[in-house]
Amino acid sequence: MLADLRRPERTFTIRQLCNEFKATPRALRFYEDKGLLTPAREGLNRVYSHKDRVRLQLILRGKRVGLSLSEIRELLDLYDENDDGAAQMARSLKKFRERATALEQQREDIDGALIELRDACARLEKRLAEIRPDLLPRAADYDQVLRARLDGHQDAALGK
Amino acid sequence: MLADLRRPERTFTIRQLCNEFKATPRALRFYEDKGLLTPAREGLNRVYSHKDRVRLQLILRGKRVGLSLSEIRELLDLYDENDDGAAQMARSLKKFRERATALEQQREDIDGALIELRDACARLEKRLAEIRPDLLPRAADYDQVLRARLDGHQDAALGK
DNA sequence: GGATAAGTTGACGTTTACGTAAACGTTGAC
DNA sequence: GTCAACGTTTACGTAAACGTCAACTTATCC
Repeated sequence: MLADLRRPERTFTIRQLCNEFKATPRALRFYEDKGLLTPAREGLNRVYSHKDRVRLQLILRGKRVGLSLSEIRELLDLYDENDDGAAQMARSLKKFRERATALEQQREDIDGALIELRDACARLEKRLAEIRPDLLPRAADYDQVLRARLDGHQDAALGK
Repeated sequence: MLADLRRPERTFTIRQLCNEFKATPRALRFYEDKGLLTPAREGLNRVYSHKDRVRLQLILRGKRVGLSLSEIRELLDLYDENDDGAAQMARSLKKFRERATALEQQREDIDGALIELRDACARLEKRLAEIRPDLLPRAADYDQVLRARLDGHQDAALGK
């Protein structure tokens, strides 16, 4: 009768949530500071409910798509005011669409930068081929970069 | 005989370069602090040579492709040591290639975020269409975003 | 009765690329 | 003579999202 970890009354410690979502205690406390989470207390210790867990999921999802914590907070607040349930959905939708167009813009900027880069690379390669072909960094060097990229940090673009 | 602004002896004031490249004096002085520029002095005033101008161009180009100032500095230092002329080109090339793959990674991250976003949007749109179709934000709202994006800030992605 | 583990609350440190005064000097126009 | 326009230095402020101590309490294991 103490079993069934899925029942809604189940609570979580800070570390349980951290392990589940690969976050740090510091981060969760930080989100709390910022008003994104408000777990209950048991003495001093934080006690996270299912609702808190859901909010954390939303927070992390928001981060993945590049929303700032304050933007995420606004959205979460909407869900709390539940001033209808539909009005907040409409505003969330709007926010998401804005973020989408912003990301599209970022992609274009990146594409522009890539064009400049490839252009510069092409020039350098050409000159080097003429002068010192032996110095041309080739596939071998590249593998190192790719391998380095495979472990550790896949946090390049958005919230690190 | 005082004419011909193109002759290499020509020098520039800080503001001339700022106007030409849409930078601020503060920025140029900052680059100097960081060792990216070392203009001559005429009394207190900075006097930029053609070489300085080229360096500034390289700095800004580096920024556009997302290099940090310290990375840019490394590259510029290479050109100064001119320990051959070819070796530095090889290293620049390597750096550029690394940056290119990093940018490609960023693009993938953005694409991933866009997928999540579009998914969330689709859900919201569906639910809203069922419940309160009148609240669906549509093309009209979108125009505002686009118009807002057209003036002022095209600084979304990289160095702002 | 420690040692260990996990929790807590401050509070300062980090990073990047400048912005923003403050306070002052120089030059040219009127 | 004085006001504007441009230049200078020094130095603190900013934003985001935590990391990293420090110093302490509480619970548990042996």
